[in-house]
Amino acid sequence: MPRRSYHHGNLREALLRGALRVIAELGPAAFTLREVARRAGVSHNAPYRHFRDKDALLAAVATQGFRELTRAMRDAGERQSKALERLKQSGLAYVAFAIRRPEHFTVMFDAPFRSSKDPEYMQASQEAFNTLVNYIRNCQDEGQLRAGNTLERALYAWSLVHGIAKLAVAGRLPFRTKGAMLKFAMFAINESVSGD
Amino acid sequence: MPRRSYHHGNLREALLRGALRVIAELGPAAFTLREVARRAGVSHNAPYRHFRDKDALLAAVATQGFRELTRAMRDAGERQSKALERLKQSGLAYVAFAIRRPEHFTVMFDAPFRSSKDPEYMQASQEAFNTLVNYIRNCQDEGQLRAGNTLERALYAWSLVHGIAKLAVAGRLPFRTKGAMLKFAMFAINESVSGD
DNA sequence: CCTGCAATGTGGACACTGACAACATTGTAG
DNA sequence: CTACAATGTTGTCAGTGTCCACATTGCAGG
Repeated sequence: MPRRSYHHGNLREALLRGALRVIAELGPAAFTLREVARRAGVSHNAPYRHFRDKDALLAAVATQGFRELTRAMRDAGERQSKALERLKQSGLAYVAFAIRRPEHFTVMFDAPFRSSKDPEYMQASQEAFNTLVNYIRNCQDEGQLRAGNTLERALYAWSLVHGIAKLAVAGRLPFRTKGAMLKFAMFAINESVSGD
Repeated sequence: MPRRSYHHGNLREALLRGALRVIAELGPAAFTLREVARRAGVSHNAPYRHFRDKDALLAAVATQGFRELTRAMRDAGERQSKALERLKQSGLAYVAFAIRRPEHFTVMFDAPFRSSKDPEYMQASQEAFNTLVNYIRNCQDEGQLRAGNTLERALYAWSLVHGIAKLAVAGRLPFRTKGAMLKFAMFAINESVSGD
């Protein structure tokens, strides 16, 4: 990784990484295009060659986050054999992702940007949700979850893990360790399917 | 409401109201102290006589929001006679509040400010949670909910309604009307206690 | 009824930000 | 090798949060 002369070489990636670090250190509110540029050792205007504006950078960070989340959920699910276990573990992975990458998670869901227009962002987030829907459907097909409106069931499951994740990231769950939070998440997930 | 001469008369209230309107119209990111001051018809520095800084104003808005939320939950609960119904309706009121006052809800939970140090804010949010805990405990006492770790149960219930509320406010629930969202919320709440 | 002071509001200033435009440097396709 | 597109830089502008000094006003104690 030699010192750059004029062209950075891989500025786009560096900006994405830098954005995450800034958000992690100073919080999403203190996130600044100029600060990110500074850390990449580049002038305050260089980022505009790679992102239309501040929101576009944040949208890119969020998109990347959704892809990671989807991967984490699938990895966790595929490690199980029973349909219901797949669903549970993938839900747990959702919470674990939020705890492991709070900056990403924050940007993904309540970033201060109006990203709904970015097609990549929309697609990436849709894919994460689809993963969940599939696990639910599999459970219903195998009779491990009451049949019925699959979408409604999926939204229910999503709401639960999302709520846990949000509260955890916001520091509102009275647990000190990540392990304790995940243990609670497992309790809640089990509880939520105990009626079926 | 006469035109003010020099002193506004009730600037503090006007600023709080104005802040909500700005957030509702432009989004929480576009919220600006100067814009709020402009709308109140005062100079850009007048707000500093009532709030230490921008974060303090937002914290005040959030505090006010938590008080309203607490009231809404209690009102909804007290309208019921059975303990389990009280719990359910107060959960529904949580979601309804978020849908009715998305600006408030946003500021309360993921405002771009570090408000954890404001004692009034902390107390107001704690009180909202206590309301929920009490309803849970009553259900357990009357045997309408499995006994056990009350705090854990309360966090579970909170996570669920919080997740629904967040997703609804973020526009991620595929329902077009508020009524449809609340109907889904009721479904989820019922589902969540169906195992007990 | 004064009068002086604390509360409240104003104007100016400064460093910082996002964004635009004009210009500089460089890799690379032909 | 050479033009050109991609990438990076400097300069600039309006808008922002916050500090300071100053202006206006309500009100309490004489």
